[in-house]
Amino acid sequence: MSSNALIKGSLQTIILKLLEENEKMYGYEITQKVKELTAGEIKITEGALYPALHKLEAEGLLTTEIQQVDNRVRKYYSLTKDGHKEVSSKLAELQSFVESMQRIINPGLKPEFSL
Amino acid sequence: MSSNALIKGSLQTIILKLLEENEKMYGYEITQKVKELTAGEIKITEGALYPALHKLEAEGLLTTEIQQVDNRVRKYYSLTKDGHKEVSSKLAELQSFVESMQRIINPGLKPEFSL
DNA sequence: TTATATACCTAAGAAACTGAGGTATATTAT
DNA sequence: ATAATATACCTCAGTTTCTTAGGTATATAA
Repeated sequence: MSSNALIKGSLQTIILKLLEENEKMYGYEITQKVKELTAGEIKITEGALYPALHKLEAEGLLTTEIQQVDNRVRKYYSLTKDGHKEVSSKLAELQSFVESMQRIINPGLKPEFSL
Repeated sequence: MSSNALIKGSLQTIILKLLEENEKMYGYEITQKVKELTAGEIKITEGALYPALHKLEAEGLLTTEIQQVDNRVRKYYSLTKDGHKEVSSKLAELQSFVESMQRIINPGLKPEFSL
């Protein structure tokens, strides 16, 4: 899976946001959810996703829980307390970034119409 | 200068868009313009900017023109014909990406309110 | 039985940064 | 005078984050 060159750096934010809404998710589920939400526009590669999940876990933002489903192993991820805090912070950062990009890309835009 | 981890991949788009509006600009001017437009939110590092400009020039999207101003050298960049075409393409890509991010981050948002 | 879907993972290489450094002139502050 | 800041270009080592391609394994559909 692959798609947009702009995702760089926002994958963590995507993961955290989805986990804030869904309580717990496993890796494969995240790739499918993103594909579904974006109508196939953003496709997260597994080579990007799994290292990102492992990193977030190592940073103490996520915890894991393994489940057996039909003889297949699923590794569920969920937010820790620190993880919950980080979501707001990352979302604010993204919001701020998008607004800044708006000012560059669409200089005539009125503030009340900005994101 | 430094700031946001999300700029990755959008620096080229920023450069191309600014040059579409300003006919010709030099490197330092671009860093100042971005800082001004984003109220200091996005600060482009020179270590990122100059290699990006050189790459865009190597790809034939920009041309350069050197000027002397008060014994100081300025290297002005402007869009080539290919560069002009690439702006629309990059902007469309960015727009599409931002919309996709909206659907992930703000799942309840109505389509008519999306970016 | 072969391909696709589900489900995890790693690892080499590429790409785009950061951060720190270098060179040089002009201006402003001490 | 001199030091610091602003202007103006640049490079390069190292880091992060991705892509691409592989590997393992089970379940299901063709």
